[in-house]
Amino acid sequence: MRTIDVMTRWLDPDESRAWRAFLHASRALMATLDRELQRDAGMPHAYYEILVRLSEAPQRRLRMSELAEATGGSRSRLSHAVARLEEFGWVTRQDCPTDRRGQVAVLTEQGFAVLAAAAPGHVAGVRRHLFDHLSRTQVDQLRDICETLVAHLDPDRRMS
Amino acid sequence: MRTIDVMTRWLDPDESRAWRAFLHASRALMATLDRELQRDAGMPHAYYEILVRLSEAPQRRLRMSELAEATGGSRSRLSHAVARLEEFGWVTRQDCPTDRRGQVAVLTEQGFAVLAAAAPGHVAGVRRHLFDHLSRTQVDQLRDICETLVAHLDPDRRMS
DNA sequence: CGCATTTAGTTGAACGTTCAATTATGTTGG
DNA sequence: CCAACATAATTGAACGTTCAACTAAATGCG
Repeated sequence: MRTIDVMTRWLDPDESRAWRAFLHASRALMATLDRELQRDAGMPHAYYEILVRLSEAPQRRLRMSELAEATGGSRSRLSHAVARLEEFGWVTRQDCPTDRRGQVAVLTEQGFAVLAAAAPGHVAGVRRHLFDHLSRTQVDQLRDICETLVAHLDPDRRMS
Repeated sequence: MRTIDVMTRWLDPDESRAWRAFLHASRALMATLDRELQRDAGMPHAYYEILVRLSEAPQRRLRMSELAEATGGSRSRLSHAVARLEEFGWVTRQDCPTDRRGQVAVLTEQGFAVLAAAAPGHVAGVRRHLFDHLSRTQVDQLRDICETLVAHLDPDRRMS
């Protein structure tokens, strides 16, 4: 016990407070947006993000792998998610013309319509719960901090 | 469509970039810590937090409601989680002496030992993936931002 | 070429969370 | 007092994610 404690550099009070604030804020923010999106659009935030990425892609279509990468999830997760979105009629799957292993997820008209209907309310939520309470300076600070973290986290991710 | 779009104040490029960076960073950070904790301690981060809260409470015990509040989750979630932690032998439940509806979650010796064994590695992970890449100033900025968000999010939470 | 390895994607089981319903106890106003 | 209401906690089903195992096709190399 002592041998472990001596070697561990625990969080100092500033760090601890920052860490707990971050945990609390990010969890509460995500939970709130998730709840609102589920209530208003009948989908969780994760599915909303999939639809957004598809809607931004050329032809509103992406390879499963690229879509998984873009939304920061595993291929397995995406398979399940797209299967669900297909049930809803918001996405369809097609064979990839250049790689016979591949599949392409395509946003349907109905999927696009659902997204277009959901987006204004969701953006309003992001404003109401996030940007409305931060100064321009804080938004810049948050961006810098998060982009720094992403730069270090993503390489980690690749080698696991 | 036009009537909706005209009324919606979309995110400007700065906001959009900040929002996406935040989404990416918080998701990647949590996923990484979750994976590490699952691998090294056999529990998800959510359960780690429950054990932390219990370990900090007087007598290492808390009412279910207080514990749910402290960990920022629903009572239902906590019921399920504590049931699981009880299976592991890390927590036990006792009747509350002052309220016959109440239950008190108590951290067991074994639960405390598991937490003590997991903590150094987890703290190292939080350092490695978060604090190592931020300046003192950025840590302060992050704390300010998150505490501001919490202050506005928590009242929302209460009236839902 | 032919065989091993890598890559794309899926599948089912286990897990943790949410949601709505339920039980049981406490609290409050008439 | 007691009837309505509020609070504490649990339960089971539905859902989304993870994990490991798997199929199939592409790639690399001897």
